[in-house]
Amino acid sequence: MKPKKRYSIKDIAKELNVSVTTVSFVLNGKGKEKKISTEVIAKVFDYANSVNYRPNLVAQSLRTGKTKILVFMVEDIGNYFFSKIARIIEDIAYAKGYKVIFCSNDNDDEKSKEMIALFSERQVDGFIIIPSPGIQEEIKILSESKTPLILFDRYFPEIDTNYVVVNNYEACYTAAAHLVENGFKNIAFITTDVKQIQMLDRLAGYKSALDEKSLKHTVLKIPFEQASSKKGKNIMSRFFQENLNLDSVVFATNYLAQNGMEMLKEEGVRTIEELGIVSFDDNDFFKINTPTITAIAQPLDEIGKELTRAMFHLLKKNNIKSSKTVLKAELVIRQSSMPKS
Amino acid sequence: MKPKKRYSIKDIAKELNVSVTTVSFVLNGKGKEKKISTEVIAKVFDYANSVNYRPNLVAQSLRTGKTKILVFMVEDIGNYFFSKIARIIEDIAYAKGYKVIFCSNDNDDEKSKEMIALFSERQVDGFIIIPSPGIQEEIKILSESKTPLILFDRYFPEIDTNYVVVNNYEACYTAAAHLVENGFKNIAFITTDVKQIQMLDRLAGYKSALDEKSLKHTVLKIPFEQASSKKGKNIMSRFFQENLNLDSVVFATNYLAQNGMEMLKEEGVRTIEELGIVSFDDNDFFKINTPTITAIAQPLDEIGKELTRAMFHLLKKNNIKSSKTVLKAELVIRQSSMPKS
DNA sequence: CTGAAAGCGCTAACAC
DNA sequence: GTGTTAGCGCTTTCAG
Repeated sequence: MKPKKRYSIKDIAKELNVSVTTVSFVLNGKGKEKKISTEVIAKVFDYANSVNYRPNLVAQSLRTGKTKILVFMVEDIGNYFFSKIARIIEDIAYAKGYKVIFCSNDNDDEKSKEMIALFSERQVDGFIIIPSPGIQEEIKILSESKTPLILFDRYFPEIDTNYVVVNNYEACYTAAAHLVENGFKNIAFITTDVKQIQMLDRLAGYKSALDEKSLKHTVLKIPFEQASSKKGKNIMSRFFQENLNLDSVVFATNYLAQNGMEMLKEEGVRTIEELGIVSFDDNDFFKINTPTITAIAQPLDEIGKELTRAMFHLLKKNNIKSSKTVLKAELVIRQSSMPKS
Repeated sequence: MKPKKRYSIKDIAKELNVSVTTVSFVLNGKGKEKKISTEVIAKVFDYANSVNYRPNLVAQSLRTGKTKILVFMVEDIGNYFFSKIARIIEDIAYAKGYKVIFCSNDNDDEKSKEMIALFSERQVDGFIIIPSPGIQEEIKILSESKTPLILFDRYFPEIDTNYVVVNNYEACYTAAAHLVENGFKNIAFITTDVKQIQMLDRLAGYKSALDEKSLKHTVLKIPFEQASSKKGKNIMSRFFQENLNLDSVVFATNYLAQNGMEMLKEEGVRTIEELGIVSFDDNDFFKINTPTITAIAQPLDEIGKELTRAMFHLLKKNNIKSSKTVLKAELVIRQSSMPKS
């Protein structure tokens, strides 16, 4: 069985002295349905196997207009949260015969637009997208073009699209309220300058919890591009120096938490141990760290399942609009948010 | 500019009263070369833009036989190491006009085979694969079929393929020697039961370092499927109970380190603080943890660059065989491997 | 300088 | 029951 040339449906037809139609029907399991004789069916299958026939899926896609490819566009596939979700989606999609192309847009509009265009050209069957701030127009066009589309992690309130998000407001409200309850009085909120709804909701949740007890807001907004960089650390370091009264902090994203804790560890203006800390997004190492780190855990499995459920629903029906899901993130309480002695 | 029907090259030709050939030439930038008049060129471009023409890449692929898609098959895209590499590869590939499909094989032969078959049908242009233990046959066939192929993280010594790996032997030798130097005498090596070369090399490196000082080997091999699970933790817990003399440990993979440290944290037979610890693969949180964790850091950027460099080399030339790269992993020394008081 | 036409591999309506 | 054939949208050779 040498892997010589690739056999096409035509080769098989010629070799077996039947028509390509017959071969196509048989290979697509429509032999019975089309009342093709049992011998022919067997003959075709046997020969196809013997030459190790593999259909050309590109040709099939061109003909059917379906590629069985889904796009999953995130901020950064190297990020803990996104890569975990990616894995969950991959497994479900593959089980249903779909492949997934992942891509990272860095929350950048140009990259997002370019990728949406590219993948449209490539005739992908559906999009799961974490939208960057300024791509309302492209999202609108995509969704009008009847391509299955689900936004994720954030959405555009002014556009009627499918989406799956978590309740960011409630999550951050709960986190801040938890710190308040544990006796913290000067609670910082470190976030980015991004004006997207998920960030605004998180900030609003924090503010609302503090307002209830008339506590003062102390908010630091770091430029998005610097949030994971040395520069971001410097900004945070200065912030803690200028606000020495702070006794605790809620980080609005996982990369801010990581960068912030790195800074605390390195610089020592303040220490991780003496501050009340809550991170957005859980991490495997939060339960290993000393102290263990309290985190707002997004429900990874649920998110993955809901995204794929909604996607396959759209893929089946042509019932493109309507599904809006808000899942609940859970506060996982660990040592870092306990009252400090 | 309504995003109505999608325009094809034919639509444009008809509308403009020129032939599809002309349109195709112009759109592919061969207008000048084919000496098409400037007016026609301008006319075609203008109209194409005005109707927002997008080529159908599937048709293009069918015709050219090239899909501009690369497959990157790893153990688990949700794993820190693989997702970081994925991001690096993605960026480089996209810059060169290639898309990347990531997939996870869980080091399972059946999944690997199925995916290789599927992606071959899909006519992808190249494969970067972390091979599971038993797919020599498929790898051989792929590489004979002249499809650009690069193995990664591990390889089959008996097959002549391109690969990019790190020097696992040396890395683990250095790690164990470092513990020896710091006065540790009873050094455990926790690994999996996988018999692939990367794991055997790591084990050999550990043994060799201990042999030099005539220290006793204490090796725990955990079944691969349980390495990240509760069961794996139980096995490790028992291991530490039965070997109370152990003063340090080298974990042979990142998930073993994670699971092991979780166990140490939860159970308290022994603590992370009192043991000398070295993990395979670095993690952002290792420098935040208390104590900070010593790790064998694989050179992510270099790996990504080398993988793509080799891949694009193959894609250009048809010079399929030859490149074998062994990169050096670096021991990042932190607190966890310091002499204990 | 531009156009006609073949054909990539497959599906499926229609014919016999 | 099985075969003929027209495309899917594009590239590219060859003709004029």
